Amino acid sequence: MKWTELSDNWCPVARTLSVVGDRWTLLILRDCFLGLSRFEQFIESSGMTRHILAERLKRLVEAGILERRQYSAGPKRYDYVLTEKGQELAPALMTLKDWGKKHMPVRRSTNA
Amino acid sequence: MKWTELSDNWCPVARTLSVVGDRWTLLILRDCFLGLSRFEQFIESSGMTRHILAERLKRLVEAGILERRQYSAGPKRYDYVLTEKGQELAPALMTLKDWGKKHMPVRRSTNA
DNA sequence: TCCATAAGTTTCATTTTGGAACTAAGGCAA
DNA sequence: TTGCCTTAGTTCCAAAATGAAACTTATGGA
Repeated sequence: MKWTELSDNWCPVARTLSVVGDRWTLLILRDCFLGLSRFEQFIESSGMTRHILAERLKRLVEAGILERRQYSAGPKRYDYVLTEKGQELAPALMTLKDWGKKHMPVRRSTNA
Repeated sequence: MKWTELSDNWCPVARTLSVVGDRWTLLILRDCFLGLSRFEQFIESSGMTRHILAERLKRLVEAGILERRQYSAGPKRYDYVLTEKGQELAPALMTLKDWGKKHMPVRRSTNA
């Protein structure tokens, strides 16, 4: 079975994961909750490649979790902000944060 | 940057995702919370391939989230149960479930 | 003897990721 | 008006992960 077929699964957890359950996606949302909104900011903060970031942002917009917003009219530029639907993923990020703090101690400092 | 390098990230969300943030892993844990524990059960319930399941189970055991337990001495057989550490992922699964119920309506019935 | 169970492994084609360079559309300064 | 800067992407290609299906190992039972 392919991962993408999960969007029609009977289980709400599976359906959720079909949108945010692949590599990097939840990390982008973490950045959004930290106040970041621009392409270059996501790149710097998360360490993912531009390639993947562009693809993930497209999917998150299609899923109605982020909104693509023009923030500059001169050289047309766009950033990404959480929709209401996206905001409501906050509790999920919080639980993952709490678990990480408790069960995943830092082994070496990377300062980034 | 590679996904696996996230285990040393400053952010606890990122560190958590380095263990449970790839395809299928959280779905295995969902099954555990539903009371499943055997290889064939996970296969049937989740729809993932044996290949991937075997690899994920190995990683979850190494991470201390599941415990591999011999349940039959005749033909030696093993199953997998949540450790205390694994149990504590319950809140994360719950938040993902709640979000899915609210924001990911089922589009067609698959009965599985 | 032969089939069934159940936890894996192996093989190979397809898809996704990672890394790096490249493009587009202006802005700005000399 | 030339040329470099910024910023959001796209393109290319090699490497790694995934998907599908067959195969293995060890035993129990008809």
